[in-house]
Amino acid sequence: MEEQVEQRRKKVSRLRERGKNPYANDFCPSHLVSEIQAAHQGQSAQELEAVTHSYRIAGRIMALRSFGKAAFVKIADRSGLLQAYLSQDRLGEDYQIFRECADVGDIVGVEGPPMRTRTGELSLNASRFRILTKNIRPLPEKWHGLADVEIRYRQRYLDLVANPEVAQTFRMRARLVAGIRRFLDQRGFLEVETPMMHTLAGGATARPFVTHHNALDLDLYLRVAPELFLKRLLVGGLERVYEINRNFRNEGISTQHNPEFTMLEFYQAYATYRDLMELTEEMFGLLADELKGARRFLYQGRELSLETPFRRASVHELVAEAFSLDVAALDDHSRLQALAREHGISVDPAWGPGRLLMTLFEERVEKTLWQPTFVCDFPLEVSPLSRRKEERPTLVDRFELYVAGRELCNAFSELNDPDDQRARFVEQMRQKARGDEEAMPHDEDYIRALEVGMPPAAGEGIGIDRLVMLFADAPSIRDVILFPLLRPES
RNA sequence: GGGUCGUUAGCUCAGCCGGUAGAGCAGCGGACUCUUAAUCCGCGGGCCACAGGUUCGAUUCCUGUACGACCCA
Repeated sequence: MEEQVEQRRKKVSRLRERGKNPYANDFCPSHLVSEIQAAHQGQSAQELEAVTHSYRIAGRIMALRSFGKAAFVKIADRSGLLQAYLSQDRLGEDYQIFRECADVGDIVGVEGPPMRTRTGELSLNASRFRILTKNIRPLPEKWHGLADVEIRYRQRYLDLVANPEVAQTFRMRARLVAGIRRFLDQRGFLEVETPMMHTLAGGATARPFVTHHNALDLDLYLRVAPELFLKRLLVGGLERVYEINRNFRNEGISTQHNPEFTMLEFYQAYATYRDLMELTEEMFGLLADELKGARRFLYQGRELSLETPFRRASVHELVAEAFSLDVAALDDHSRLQALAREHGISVDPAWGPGRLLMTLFEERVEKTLWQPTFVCDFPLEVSPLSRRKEERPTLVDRFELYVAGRELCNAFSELNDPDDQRARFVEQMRQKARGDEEAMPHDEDYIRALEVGMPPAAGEGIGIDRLVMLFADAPSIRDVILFPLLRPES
């Protein structure tokens, strides 16, 4: 290690001695390598000999094969990989610099006309060669790439250099987010930004991170959800709003959880949760068309179909099915407790039937839902911000969409009755007092906003990281987050 | 939080029943003007994650710690 760095530092000095800046910034590439490839695709060696104009490309040397007085280097820029042929005849002094100072990993500039080698590979026949940025720390080896997951996450720059498919994943992520923005913008939604630092961590049942503002001497929470702010904007008349940004939840780390993650939340006035099912189907279908070119594709070796309509089923139906019970049995509190006990599922005796039901759902149903499924009609008990079902007020107009055994979306018709909302907050505070650290705080300003009048509306949250996982065929959320949270080294 | 597995050269990995460290690539020196993992000759490179224990002797066995992966809660 030290030895190799030393060798390369010597080359840095050698460059300086020869009057070359090892960290120059005065080379301007004229083309991306993909543009050169597109322009000369299919042209023969003879046809290329007639091409007199030169290209300038810049990028990192990914491979180097030297024959003494000539050499081939593979140069990678953001668009791809192109070979350059370097020969002493054509390059003169630049060739000496190359020979004495260049290594795999250096960022270089090459100028020259296109040619085809004897084996038919499109290359630049270099008339100039410069080292623009000297690499002094050797890159991972070229054909196994970088495999150590810990280094891949901690030193993502190495991962991106060594494993080209990683950049593809993040390009797809960017296209997905752009596609969502386009979809919502076209439908009259306004993109907004609401606070990340909250005095009350509301909008979701989750433990927050705490921080402190010195000048105000005020503890603040990193937001667990933007929900209550976005709905205040409905009160203000914006009617259709969305936000794509980070949420922070102080919980464990897993293949599906990163403490900071990206969420889309959108709210539409005069819509119900049923309208959002259709909107979601349409959005996912269009994203699949654009990103995968098909509505059916493989995720982790198993087919996933985003053909519409997605399956719809109520929590009660699914739980009853999983435990081979009659739906009616699920309203019996003691029956639910017994069921949990029988199946070795630990529950808190203080929990009501709704919470018990959802625990049974999480334990036995969630991971079985591979194809997209709208799970509908949640218990009111676990839905402090959702509108009651008119015909059955212990349930709410809410769904979660499950895909590949994971929760991807959560949506509901919004509760806009301020008195009901106040009662729900009071209940949440009761649970908090009993030790439930995830319970939602009472937000009196939000009540005040509802008293001004929030139009009837529906809202939805979509976990962007998890959605990217599906389209990128990634098994872990860390594969779709550039810098996932890890414990510090040493 | 619990369980399982992993950590050996810059990278990817071997290393058997405990006897003091290996390969390929990368690096260095040399040959080579059309290679595709170029080839050929030669050379250097190790706190075997860390700390203890057992042993005449530990990369190897045991315990603990750190970090990571996967599974479970």
